[in-house]
Amino acid sequence: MIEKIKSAPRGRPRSAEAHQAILQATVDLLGEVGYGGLTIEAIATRAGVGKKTIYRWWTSKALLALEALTVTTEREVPFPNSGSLRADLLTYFERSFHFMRGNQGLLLRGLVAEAQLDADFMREFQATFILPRRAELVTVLARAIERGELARTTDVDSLADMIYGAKWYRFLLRSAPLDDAFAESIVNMVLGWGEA
Amino acid sequence: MIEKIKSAPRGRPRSAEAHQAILQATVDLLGEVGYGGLTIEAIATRAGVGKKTIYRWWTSKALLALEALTVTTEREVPFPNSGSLRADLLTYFERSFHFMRGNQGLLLRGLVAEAQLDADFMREFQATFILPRRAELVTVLARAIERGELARTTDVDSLADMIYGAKWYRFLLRSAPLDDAFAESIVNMVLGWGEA
Amino acid sequence: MIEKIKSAPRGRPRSAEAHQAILQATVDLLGEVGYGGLTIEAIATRAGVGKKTIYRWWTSKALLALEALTVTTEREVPFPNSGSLRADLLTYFERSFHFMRGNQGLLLRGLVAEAQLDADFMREFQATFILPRRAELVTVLARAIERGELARTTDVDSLADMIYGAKWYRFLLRSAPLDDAFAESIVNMVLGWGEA
Amino acid sequence: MIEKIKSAPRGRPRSAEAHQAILQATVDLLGEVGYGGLTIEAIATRAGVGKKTIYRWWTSKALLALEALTVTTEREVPFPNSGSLRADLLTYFERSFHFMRGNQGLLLRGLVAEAQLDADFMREFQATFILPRRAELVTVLARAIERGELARTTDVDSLADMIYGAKWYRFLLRSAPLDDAFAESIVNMVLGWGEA
DNA sequence: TCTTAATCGAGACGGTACGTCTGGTCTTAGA
DNA sequence: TCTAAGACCAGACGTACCGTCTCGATTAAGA
Repeated sequence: MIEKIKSAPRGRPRSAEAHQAILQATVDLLGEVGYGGLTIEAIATRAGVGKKTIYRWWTSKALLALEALTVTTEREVPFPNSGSLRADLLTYFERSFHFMRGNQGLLLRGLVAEAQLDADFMREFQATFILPRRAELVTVLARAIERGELARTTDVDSLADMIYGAKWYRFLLRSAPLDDAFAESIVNMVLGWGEA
Repeated sequence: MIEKIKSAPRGRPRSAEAHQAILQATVDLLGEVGYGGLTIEAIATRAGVGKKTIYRWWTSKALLALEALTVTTEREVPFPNSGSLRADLLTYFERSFHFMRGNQGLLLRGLVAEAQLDADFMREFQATFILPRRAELVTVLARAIERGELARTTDVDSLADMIYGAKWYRFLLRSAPLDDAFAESIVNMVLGWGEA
Repeated sequence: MIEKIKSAPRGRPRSAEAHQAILQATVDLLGEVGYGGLTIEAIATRAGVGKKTIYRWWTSKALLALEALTVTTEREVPFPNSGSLRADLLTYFERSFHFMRGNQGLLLRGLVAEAQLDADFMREFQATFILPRRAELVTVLARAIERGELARTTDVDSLADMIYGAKWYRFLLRSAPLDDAFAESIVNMVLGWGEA
Repeated sequence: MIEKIKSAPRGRPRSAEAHQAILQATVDLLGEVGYGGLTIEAIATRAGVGKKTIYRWWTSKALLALEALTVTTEREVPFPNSGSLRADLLTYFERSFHFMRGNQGLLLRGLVAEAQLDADFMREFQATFILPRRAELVTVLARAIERGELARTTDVDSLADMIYGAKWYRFLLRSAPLDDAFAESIVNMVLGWGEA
């Protein structure tokens, strides 16, 4: 059975070209001037678009950057499910660290900064990016408990905070390398604890 | 023979009143408009001070805020040394969480944001605040190993990253409560792992 | 006797260079793009001045243009007083017509346009430019009556409106030449009427 | 034999309703926000019409307003021909002054402003409105010469400029009342001159 | 006591980006 | 092919702060 869900809206429809050009210009400029140097003005010029067109669809440069971030993250950093916690975590860290070392790391830093300064954006950032990803990690840990790789008594929430925390702390505050050795350390600690 | 190493400078000496008024205005405005809303302009007006007087002593609002932060942190959140790792950690977390829940938490968020956007300030922030504090935690953990509370094989660096990471991750990204239960969870995990 | 009229103002004094550069840029751009094409943005760029500096001293481009007009008008088109009405009027028209045919004519047109659209500016324009000049013409006519060149019964106000009117009408609406022949015609009519 | 000169246009014919609604909205908005505040955008919204529909038929708001003006002027301010110059002029002034004091005066001001800023519209405005009306006044004056009410030597062109000029000058620049007394003054001056 | 020099409050300066507004064009669905 | 709706590019608007600069006034130390 075919139904018309919604009648077509009146007026000229949104331009997909403009939408794409704006996101692309955002990513390009990010690499050139960093998140702090990003301006709506420059994005509009680079994309060959009126500023109004940007403001029509995004209310701030943070939300625009957030969209640019989310389209790539889920594609490039999926959560694995190999049947082994050690393998899953190592695979995840490898992908994630690679991602953070690249240009997208700049984006992450900028959005974290924005979230600290703007409570509304913090909520949006959590709902769109942080918490969904954290939920996936919790799922990975829960499967490990099912398989007996972690103790039944494990406090999964706190463990997830420690795992993510270690990663984000190094990234945001300590500036220590996000490399294989660090991944190994974390995994050892998680499994070492679980074996007790 | 003792000499005066340096003669007193010629001109008018720095005004202690102005210095104090600026720091006070910074803290006051922080509570009113948040770190993002802070402007040198407003601080100058509130303090009844010329903008030049601020720029003469601090090169950015971040460094000004950093001074306002460090004045209080070491006083209010010292590292304990009771002879028991569990006790030390619980005491530290209690003080730290209290501090972060208060007005100083806003300051912390703002400075973290600033550090993400400005690599120079990141270095200053790490050198002045982050790394010294982390070194103290490492000392606490090392003492625990000495006492046999943690295994000799413990990777102290990664463990410190996980402990600090959990705290900062909740604070900066997850917005989960920094409360006694969370402190207890972390401590249990650290000691549970050490006992293995 | 010397008195201090006013205590020196605090703060950096107004820059005469900036003031001059702004007026000059206004006049220059006027010749290039016309009054309608004038923008504060372009004036600021051309003068090498921040926009704020313009807005600090003039609340609209009309008031800025008005100042640019008045400084030159009184210098270039003074009212003569030779003892002969015919000579005075011819001299005045010659100067005035020359002025209006030049770049300042564009300015006059623009300000008249502005005044039609903005009642507040109309008042300012009249008070600063139109009425003082008209008063001088009335004085010229009054002197002519004293000397017996015009009849004692002459309605000086209406006559002034007719003289000025003829000039402005040709300038603003009819686009007929403002030349010596037209000046001659007007003068003949004024004196011819007075002789009756 | 009568033929259709032009084949009927293909598409949907021009909507007379839309045309009327646009002119009406123009006049209504003029009274509410003045000529300067008029925007095509607002007219389109008020008339319930797309902007494109307006631009299809008028290339600027000035031409749209000009149409709104000319529709009424010739109807409400015709030139009389009573056989007496004094009577003709007084009648004309009475009608004209009444017209200018009303809502149409706003329109006149706006169009004069527009003409100062836009040379193309100036030509259109003169050809459509100013010069035809002036020609009629010249005709009135010429008839008066025929009848001996004005001297044969009268410079009709300059006299017309003075008469129209007085009226427009008061209206556009001096803001003096356009009343019976002023009409009387002008007529006296014109006839007084002619009698010499 | 007088000079010198650095400080202070005040606020104008040249700039940059902001978010809003309007103009005139373009692109859809429907009449 | 016309209509209404509304998105599009473009760019000026007036505001807010930035960090620098120029004042007159103040405050010590050294001549």
